[in-house]
Amino acid sequence: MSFSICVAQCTDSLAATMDDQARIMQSIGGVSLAGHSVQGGMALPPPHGHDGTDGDGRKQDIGDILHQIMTITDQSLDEAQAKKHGLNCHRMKPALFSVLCEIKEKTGLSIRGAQEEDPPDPQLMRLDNMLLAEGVAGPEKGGGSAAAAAAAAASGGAADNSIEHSDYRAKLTQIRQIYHTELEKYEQACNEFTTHVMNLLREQSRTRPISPKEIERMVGIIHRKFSSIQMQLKQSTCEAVMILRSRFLDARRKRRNFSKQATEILNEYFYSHLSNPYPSEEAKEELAKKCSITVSQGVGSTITVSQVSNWFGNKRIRYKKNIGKFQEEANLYAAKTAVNAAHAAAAAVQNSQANSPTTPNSGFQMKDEEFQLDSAESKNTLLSNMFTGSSGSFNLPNSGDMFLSMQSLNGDSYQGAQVGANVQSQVDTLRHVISQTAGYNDALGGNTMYSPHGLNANGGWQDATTPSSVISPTEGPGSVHSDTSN
DNA sequence: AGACATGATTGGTA
DNA sequence: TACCAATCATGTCT
Repeated sequence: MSFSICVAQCTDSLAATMDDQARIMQSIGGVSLAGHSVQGGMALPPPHGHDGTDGDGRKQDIGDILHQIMTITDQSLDEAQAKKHGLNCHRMKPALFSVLCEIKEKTGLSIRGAQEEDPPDPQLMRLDNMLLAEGVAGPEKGGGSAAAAAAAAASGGAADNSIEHSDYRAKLTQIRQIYHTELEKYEQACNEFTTHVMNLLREQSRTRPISPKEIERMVGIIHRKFSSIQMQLKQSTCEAVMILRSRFLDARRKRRNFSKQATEILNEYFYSHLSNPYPSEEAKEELAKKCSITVSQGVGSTITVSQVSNWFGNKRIRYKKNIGKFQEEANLYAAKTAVNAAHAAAAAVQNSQANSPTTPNSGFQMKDEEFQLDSAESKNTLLSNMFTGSSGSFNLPNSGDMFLSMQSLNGDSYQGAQVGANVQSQVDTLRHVISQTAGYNDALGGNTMYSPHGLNANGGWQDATTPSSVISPTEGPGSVHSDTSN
């Protein structure tokens, strides 16, 4: 309903009221808004049969006041303010006010009818729920931890403080902060605007009847408008969270190759424990640490351990499926392992000799230069020589007690008791390496360095007893232990 | 672009 | 619960 129609209606009612009151005027029939065309050709009702000159002045008054109201919007603010004050003081104002009250009474029903409670917007509810679930909305505590935990659980590990998750949380916190800042801004703006409108309405209530319900309704409208803005904010926040999620958590399936170093460490362990390549939980943890898989995959030990488990699971399967393919790799690592061990032992022996001046010089001398081999083949050769060569100290099929062999090499004067404990451990290490090597090399002197010794006829891994004190030959004591060790 | 390698996931099993 | 086997999905190589 346009304002003009309303004014016309108002004029009508005003006239009627005044008519009823009869004291003010006999009739306002025939009043036309001088100088103002009523929209839609709507004219005031015809005269009520009174055409007395007494009413002319009042008609003029009403025409005047209505004209002023109608044109007030065309004026400048100052002029309008001045005019408003004038209207407030106008002698017809009370009458106008009562007419407005009446109109209000009549239209009140329709207003109330239009004021049905909005059902909660399902989309908004969805957004709210999501923001809550993602830790953006709701209590600050552990923002996003729920989502992070969920993601961690989904990725097969328990919730932990991995780098990725902390990174995720950091970013989520940023989003959360932005969200709350914006939300606060919106709320503040909403409150300010509401206050402003309420002030206006209060002020207007001096000239027209405004019920508290109407104010309430107006506030409701404002809030709805602002909540639609809020919804946009929530929507974009949700989008940001989804992007973040996909980048950090849902991308868990994205494969990133381990570093070469890590793969090497894992392979070394695998091939040196080929008879039973099932690292214990501790071994996995240590491998994970050693591998620095953590550098790219996160610090959390749980996830990394599961990665190690994955790796060994994959490795076992793939190895078993295609042993031939892994032959070369196995040779390589076997050689490497042996060479490293020999290195360690040589160093230990030299160390012991240095520490024991009485120890006679033995024929068992290993010089570093001898181990500067640059190809697997030469390593193979070296190994073959080592184990089958003329020294005869290493009788492989039953490599026997390395320590004893060394004793015999060094002659009677070489007393085991004289050898330092470190030498003993190194010797042990070497002994195990040799037995390990022997474990997956049935014929070291033959053409093949390596055969799939650990596999049984069923395709499963033999429950071979891993040598006692399985220590990674490259690391020495304190290194990764197999679960079956000891 | 396609083949292959490889880390991750899934469903079943002991 | 750890493991196997199959599979997925992505990285890397040619």
